[in-house]
Amino acid sequence: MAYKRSASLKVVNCEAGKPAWLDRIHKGHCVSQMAALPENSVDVIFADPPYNLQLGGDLHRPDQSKVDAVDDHWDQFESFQAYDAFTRAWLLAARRVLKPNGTIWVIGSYHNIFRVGAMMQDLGFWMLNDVVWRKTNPMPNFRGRRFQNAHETMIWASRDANAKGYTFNYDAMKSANDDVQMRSDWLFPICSGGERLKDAEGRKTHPTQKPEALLARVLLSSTKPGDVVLDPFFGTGTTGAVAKRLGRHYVGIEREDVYIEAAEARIAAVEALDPTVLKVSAGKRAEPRIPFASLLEAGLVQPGTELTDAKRRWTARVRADGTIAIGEDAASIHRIGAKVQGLDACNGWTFWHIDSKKGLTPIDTLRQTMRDQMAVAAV
Amino acid sequence: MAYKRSASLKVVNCEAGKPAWLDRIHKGHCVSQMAALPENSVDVIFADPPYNLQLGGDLHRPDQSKVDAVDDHWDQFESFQAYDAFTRAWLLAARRVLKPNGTIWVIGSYHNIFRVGAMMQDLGFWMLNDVVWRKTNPMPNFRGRRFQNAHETMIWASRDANAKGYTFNYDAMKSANDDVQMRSDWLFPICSGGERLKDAEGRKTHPTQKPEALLARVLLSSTKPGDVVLDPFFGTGTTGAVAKRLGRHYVGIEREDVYIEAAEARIAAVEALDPTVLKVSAGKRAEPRIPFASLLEAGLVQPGTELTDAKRRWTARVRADGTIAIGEDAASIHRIGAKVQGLDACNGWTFWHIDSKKGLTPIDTLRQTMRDQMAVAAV
DNA sequence: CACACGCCTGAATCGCCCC
DNA sequence: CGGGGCGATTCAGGCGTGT
Repeated sequence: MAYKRSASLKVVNCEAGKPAWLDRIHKGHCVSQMAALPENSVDVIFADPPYNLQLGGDLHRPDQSKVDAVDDHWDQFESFQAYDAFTRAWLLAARRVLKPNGTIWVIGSYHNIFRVGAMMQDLGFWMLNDVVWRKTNPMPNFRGRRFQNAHETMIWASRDANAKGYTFNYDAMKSANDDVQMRSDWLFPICSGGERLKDAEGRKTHPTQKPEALLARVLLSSTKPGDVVLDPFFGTGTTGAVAKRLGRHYVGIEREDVYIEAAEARIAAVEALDPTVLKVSAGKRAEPRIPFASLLEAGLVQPGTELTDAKRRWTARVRADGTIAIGEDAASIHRIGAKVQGLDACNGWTFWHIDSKKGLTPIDTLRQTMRDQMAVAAV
Repeated sequence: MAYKRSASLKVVNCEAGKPAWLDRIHKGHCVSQMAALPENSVDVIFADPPYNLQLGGDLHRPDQSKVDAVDDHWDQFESFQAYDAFTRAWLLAARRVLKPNGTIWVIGSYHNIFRVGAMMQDLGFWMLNDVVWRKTNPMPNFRGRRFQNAHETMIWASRDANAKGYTFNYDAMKSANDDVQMRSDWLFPICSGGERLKDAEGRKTHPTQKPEALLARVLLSSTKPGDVVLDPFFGTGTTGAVAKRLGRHYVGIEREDVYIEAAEARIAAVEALDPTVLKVSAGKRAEPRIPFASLLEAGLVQPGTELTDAKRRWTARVRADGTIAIGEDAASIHRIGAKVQGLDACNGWTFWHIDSKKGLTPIDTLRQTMRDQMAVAAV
């Protein structure tokens, strides 16, 4: 029998008509626990499934310290096939409990998100957006063999292809984003500091705790106060804590007792905000970093151009890859600037100039030009 | 018969030994045209496949398999299957022409990239990064029902799981990015203005022309000058134009005459950059190896010299055979450095110092002196 | 008490060459 | 082809300690 949303459910403080499965953590496997919930009963699902990382040996930092990798048993799968079967099972169970106008968020990395996304499409979910979480402080690539893996991907999808009535708080998102549409790339720090749950010995309670700011934007964009939010991989309960704070109901599913206990204590300490103050604020972003290579890519500087310092003591030649060279000696604008002066450091942006009929122009001027162009383009 | 790379292929201006299929556009379907190329012949593939799911009748339709779940939507399943079959076919053909150490880039949006990525994993490609192209000036979401779709996703993968020798110009990327690692999120404007190809009536020639800046970073990061770059969905030839400008060879495949003509005219107008500005910035990895014993042979270090670490916690004595010893314990500068610290590994060049009136000097500076002497001697 | 300095850490599919 | 040695490789930020 399907659970019908009652009016009382919308009122957070009315406990009388509230189902027993609401605002609590269900211990067990996500598939069986979701199967025990009434169908068509959940407004939004946020899922942070295992990423199926396939790590080789140990990885050490340049200072020889060992990287604390995610090697937990729950992230181990025998094959892509096994992972696909698991993904299919929990997505089907999730789809059953979702209301017809419900939506689902799934977060992942390049290890798993493509398989999850394809499976979602196969099962009939309809993609609304893929949203990129850009990390302000990602872990570096220690061996210098790849780009720094600086983001994770979230898929936001509706239950059905032609769903029209799903919740998207367009105006709230726009207002929160300096009155321009909220984009599909979000910038947040990773979860650390006081927000990160730790045990008595100071070790992190959960290896992949997500930042509350990320969950807050998810819930503020796609739920209304009083909505029911389900997280089938609850972990230490970030989804529940944010949902409670924002006046939404939560349903958590988790297998590990350690995580459940930590989540319950955490959520109990959360105070729900007064509905009238549930507004998002967004600070001014810092000036975007412009790689010197971008000036070449934008055509503001040509490969082969000669750069010189303000007193024309040294000249260097711009190379196509964004380095500059004096003779065979090539490096960044900063390194070469430091080297010719015999210093440890140098701001290449202000040190190097381009010679033209109008005299010497610091390349920093070109950087500002580029920023202006980007700002105009963004409007 | 596999095509073997000849020495002449590496020299851009030497046309004599160049295969007939290089630096030109092949008209036809990507699968059949790739099948006509020699295997193991391409260093990098950049692919911008179509993502509309309503493909023409030229697609091979696989045998219909039984749908076993009530939740599967047959109509979607059918079109997704057709798209998957097409994706599988061109990825297999691409994999055949790729060299063992080759890499592939595929760009797409949330409509298709998840299916493509999952298929790539199924076929044995190994993901190195997913890279997000953040658009400075994306199209707005006119209906206000979703987030502004402000990015596209690129997958960068090696041909095989354990490929170690693929090209990644780490130092060039880092130098070009203010001396910090290049991240997996790149910011570029969409292709517009003078760069955008248009016909006589001012209509854009191709609906999805990619910006040259994007291709430039792709090629500068993952290819060397003289490498062969294949684009099986050539369109108006952005890949070819950038490859030619950067001194790389290109191979284009395209079905439509209109695009081929536009691309040929476009590439003909491109001037290749001077090879001296195309040199790839290399870090210490490319420096010639200097055995520690060479410093003794050159007289830069005397047997019996005492070495110490930066904090003078340990001292070791240099022996005539190039080992260093603490008491009876003798081994390489690296092994002894690791041993005293209780670590598995240690870079002895930066760990050990020589004490003099001017203070502690790392032996790495002596190595650099030696390299400089060798460079002078070589001229 | 303010500031400088150094240590620690985060979802990681993280060598290359020679014998 | 496997094993072993050389020696290259990190960004942002929180937090504790010392001056």
